[in-house]
Amino acid sequence: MQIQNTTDFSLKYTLESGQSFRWNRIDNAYYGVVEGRILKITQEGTTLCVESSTDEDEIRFVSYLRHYLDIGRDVPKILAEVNNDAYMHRAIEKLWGMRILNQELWETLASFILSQNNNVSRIRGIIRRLSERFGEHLTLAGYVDYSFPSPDALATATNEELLACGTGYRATYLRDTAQAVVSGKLPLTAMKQMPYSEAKQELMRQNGIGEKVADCICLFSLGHLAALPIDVWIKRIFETLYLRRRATHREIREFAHSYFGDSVGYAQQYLFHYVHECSNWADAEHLSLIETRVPIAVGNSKSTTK
DNA sequence: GGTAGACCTGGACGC
DNA sequence: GCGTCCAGGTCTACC
Repeated sequence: MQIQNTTDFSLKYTLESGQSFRWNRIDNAYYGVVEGRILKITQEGTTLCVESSTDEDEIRFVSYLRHYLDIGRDVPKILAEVNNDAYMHRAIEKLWGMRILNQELWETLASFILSQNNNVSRIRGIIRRLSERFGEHLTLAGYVDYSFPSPDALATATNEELLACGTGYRATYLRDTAQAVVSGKLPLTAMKQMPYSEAKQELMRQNGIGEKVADCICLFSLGHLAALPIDVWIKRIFETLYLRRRATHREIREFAHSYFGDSVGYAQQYLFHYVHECSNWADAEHLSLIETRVPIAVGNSKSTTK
């Protein structure tokens, strides 16, 4: 199956920028588990070639994938709005085509609870073990993986079973949240219709979900581009590059919203991934870029990267 | 409203 | 092989 005309889209940067923990690159192909099926995706120019482990209705499936990969959104317009200085300009040029995924809500919620006080390789390992233990066995042309466990499965798991998967002290948070979803105390379906601030407050009522995790869920699943997940890296980036002093989360949030506007979530994703790709992200040459405004639009000269 | 300490564990590092 | 240190977000107690 193919998705044509995916202009201004990079599969590599979209799937390797730390928003999802389920994708593996093997040669030029990306294998991942998305809502109960394995997908294999490759990009050739502006065409995506997709294989699924389940039978799919082509029209509905392509529409679903375009939403999941955020292909339908006018991202160049958003990037033009946040392209406020030469530093951001450089990040946008380097990572041109990176999109923010629209991931399934329960999996995103559970995954980012596990992400707290944790690094990406460990999070991936924990999710892999939980899926092996509580999910369904899936295969696609010899590639084996497991579906993400349902709320029911995790709500009835014992503490020992969750600890054996490496969850650590997050086991209690995970099981309590799964039970809240099963009982309807945490209303996932209704949350999809809520405005950003209401959804965030609803999430933060749950024990184990703080401001950062709630913002990750709002940004990477609910499509709220005003969400700004402030982790240690985003704090470091704004303190070092923009504010040039120590700052509280509230100060960073206020500055970022006034500087980048309503699509600050896209701005933070480009900054976050750029500094992880670029070891000298805070040297003198980079710091000097912040003061330089960039009135020119970016990305018009190249429609894709890969 | 802000800060310090505890929580948990894989990986890096030094011996 | 062993011990130590570091990274990371939330909660609780305290100021």
